Order: sequence, then C-alpha cells, then structure tokens
Amino acid sequence: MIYSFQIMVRVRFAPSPTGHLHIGAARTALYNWLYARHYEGRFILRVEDTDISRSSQEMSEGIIKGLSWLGLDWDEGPVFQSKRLKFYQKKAEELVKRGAAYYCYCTPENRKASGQWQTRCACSSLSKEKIRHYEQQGLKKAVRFKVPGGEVRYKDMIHGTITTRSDNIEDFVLLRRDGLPTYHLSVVSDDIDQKITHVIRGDDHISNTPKQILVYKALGADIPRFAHMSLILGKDRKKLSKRHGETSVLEFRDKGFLPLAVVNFLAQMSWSPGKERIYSMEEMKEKFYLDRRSSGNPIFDLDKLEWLNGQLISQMDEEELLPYVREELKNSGLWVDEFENKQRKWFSRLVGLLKQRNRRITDFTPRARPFLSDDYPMEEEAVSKYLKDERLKLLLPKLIQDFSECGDFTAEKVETIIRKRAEKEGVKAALFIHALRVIVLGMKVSPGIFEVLELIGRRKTIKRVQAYFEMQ
RNA sequence: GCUCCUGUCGUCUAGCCUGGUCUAGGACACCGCCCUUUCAAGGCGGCGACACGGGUUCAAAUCCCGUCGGGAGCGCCA
Repeated sequence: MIYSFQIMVRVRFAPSPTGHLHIGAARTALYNWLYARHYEGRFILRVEDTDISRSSQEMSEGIIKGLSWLGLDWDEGPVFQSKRLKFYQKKAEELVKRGAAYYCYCTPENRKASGQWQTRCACSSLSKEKIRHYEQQGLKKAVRFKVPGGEVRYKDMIHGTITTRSDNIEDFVLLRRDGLPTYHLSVVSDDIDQKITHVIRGDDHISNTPKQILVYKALGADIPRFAHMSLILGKDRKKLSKRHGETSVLEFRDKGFLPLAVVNFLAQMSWSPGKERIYSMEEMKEKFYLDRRSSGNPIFDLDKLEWLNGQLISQMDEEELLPYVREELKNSGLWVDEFENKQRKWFSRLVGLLKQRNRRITDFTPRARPFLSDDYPMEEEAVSKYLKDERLKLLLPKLIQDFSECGDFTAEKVETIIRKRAEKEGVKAALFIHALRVIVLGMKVSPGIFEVLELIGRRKTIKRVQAYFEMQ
C-alpha cells in the first residue's frame, strides 16, 4: 500500500443535531467514511451541539439511526461538544494570552445597531482604563479573534488553490458572552485535539475555512487538508432542504429505498466510477478517491435514485431481499411468520417473481396483496377493458373445468391448457390471459400469468373465477 | 452590496491537469422499434450539450482574460 508510510488518515463527520440526518449531510458522512476506509484510517463521529437551545439528545439519535441505516460505522465517538465546554474556554484564553484574540464588551445588539458591516471591533484597541472600567461595571465580554493582515491561501483537494484577503474577514467571535464557544473555535479546537488530518465537508464551508486556518496558525497547530464538496441542489437550484420534500435519509427508507441504492446515488453525484451501476460498499471503498471530482453543484434527481433502487432490487436474491420485504409486509399487515418457515419456498418464489418490476420496496405491498389475501381491489379500468367480452361467460367455465381436471398445476401445464382451450374455441389465448389476470389479481399488469396462477394455486384460481361470475 | 466557489445533453457525468485520437462518450428521463399474454426488464435506434466573447496556438471543451448565468458565505447558528 502506497500510503502506508504516511500518517494515519483521521476524518470526522460533525453534524449539528437537527433531528434527522439530512441527505446532504449523509453525503458528507459517506465521503468521509469512504475516505477513511479507503486509506484504512479512522472515522470519527462528533456531535456539534454547543448551541444548547437548539440541541437535544433525541435529535442526535435521529442522526445516529440514519448513519446506521446507511451502514456507515464510526471508530470513535460520538463526542459531544456540549460536554467539552471548559476545553474550548481554555483555548479561548490561550488565544487571548498569545495576543491573537481580545475581549469584546459590545452586545450583539449595539453592534448590529452601529450599522455598516465592519471587520474590526473598537474593543481590539481599548485602553487599560477603559477595560478596568468595563470590568468594574461587570460587563459581560466575548472573545473575538484578531484577524491579522495579509491573505490566507490554501490548497483545497477538490477546488485547488483558494485565496482570500484578510480585509474581507471580520474579527469573528470565538467565545460568546455566555461562555459558549462558537463554531470556529470548537471545530478547530476539536480537529486539533482529535488529530484530524482531512476535513471533508460541504462547499458552504469554503468561506469559513480561511478563518479557521488563522485559528490553527494562532494556536501553532498543523493545518489539515481541506476538501470541499459540492452541495446538492433541489429542482429550483437552491440548496436542498426540507421544502424540497423528502430530505431525511430515514424518509427515503420509509419510501421504500434501499440503503445501498441511496449510498450509490450519493456517491455517484460528482463522482463517476466509470460505468453506471450499483457498487457494493467494498467496491466503493476500493475505488474511492477525492481528487479530480467534479466541483459543480448537482441537482437532486429522484428518477435516477428510483432507477438505481429498481436495479438493486432486481439484482438482489430473495434471501437478501427478505428482511426488507418482511418489514414492508408487516407494516401493511400482510405478513405471517409461515413465510419464513413452512411457506418459505413459496414465498421466496413470489418475491422472485415480483422483484423484477419493483422499483421500491413499498411496491411489494400492492403487488403481493392478491397473492396473500382474498381481499384485494379490482381496478375498474382493468375490468372494463378485459372482462366485458361476452364470450368469457361461456368460455371461462370451460377453462376452469380444464384446470380442475389436469394433473399438476404448474406454470407449464397452465399455459398448455390455456392455449389448447383457446385453440379449440377459436379465440386468442390473450382473451383468457387478460381476463384471468384481472379476475385473479384485480390488476391489468403483473408478472407472467402462468407463474402467477401456479403461485396462486388451483383452488384459489378456480374459486376466484367462480366468485366473479356469481357476482355478475 | 461585499467575498468566495462554480458553468459539457432536461438531469447525473466522461473528457480538462498532461491541447490534436471529440463530427464530444456513457447513464437517467423522454420518443420509436424489436421481444411479448400485460407491465417492467432486455436488445436496437432517436432526440439532445462544450454559456458567450476575445486571445494564445498550425490546432482549444481542454490554456489565459473578460462578460453573463448559477450557488454559497457574510451571526455572540453550525
């Protein structure tokens, strides 16, 4: 391995606990995870919950659930920033002592009221007396970073060199008046403390990076490598968010998507491994690298996800599919435990038959229903299209008679019988085929009818046809 | 407004670094045909893009500059 002489790769995923794992955040997590796994490094989970008013324990759980569902495991953490407040406060003090930061006695309100956006704060050059005066008054103070002159330059692994002039960076707050650290202080402190070697995150952090680099320097720490990945946009070309519909990974699960399909979809945005197809986690780990990835913002394309999902479903064997189908059918009340033991073979054939045209796991419910229950809907359109032929009244009973007298009720046998009967009566086999499909399944679309009938079984097939005519 | 990032078919992308092999390749979607008991799947074909304008060069999607478009950031949020 070429990289074995290098320092071990350490990356982290550091979401703020907003309640659910957003699809964009999931992509960030995935890229970090893949990078760590590719280089046999460590993947660290950190929860950025310093803003206590907006954070809660339950919220972090949603994120952890999402990661687990995707199959992204972490090696360290979760580390909760809210439990390390003292640590950040010490860092802030250290920066003040080093002269890299200063106390600011302004309130957010009067600073805003001062009008214009200004990069420097008057507090950076307060006289000793003024400071003593403020202290005596017991004014609360924040710690503000003193941005040095010049320019900040760094080499982004995806974007290349990015340069920012310091005049465009304001003296940002490190420690709030209430003693809580701001993002810039906590990320940098933690990234140093946790020996993070590569910071892989969304493009929306590009303009934060120069500030953070300045903090690294002020603290005398090594600067990690940065990789800013493009943001997923909605159809309106705005950053994907809640108002674009399903954006939580768990919602995708509930809508019938498979984790591997979601992972492939996310990975194949701004990264083309070559051919479009489903890659296993192992393959992705192997092929994944960060540089020379496209840097434009991709638009979320649900059609592509669905296609990927459908491909995956039809490629998976029945055994792999079983847990997902079981969950789905349990939710719709169609599941019985026999499917896993006594009727295992039969059920497995059913899944095998249905999976080929299912794009979502949720498709199994409506499509399996006629096989599992006698209570299934009859599509009106199907009835009027295929059951209105008068000849059926005479011919279908004959066909059923044939069914009841044949030996095995296998797909091949069923086909032979249907075709023979059709020939004898001088009608197209399609007449029977369509009519049977509608009667037995209530639908005008299904897998091959002969196999369908075999699975439904002779008894039910005959019963359903008879029942249909009795109702007329 | 300021700063930064970005711009190949409707969408995701290959190609760009290391100019010629690009009359720009693949995939999703869409359309047509084949297969066929329906729908998918599969096979075949079609539609469809280098944002624009200047340079550099024998030669530019590829390098440089400008314009325009898109996105993000500009909090005592993360």
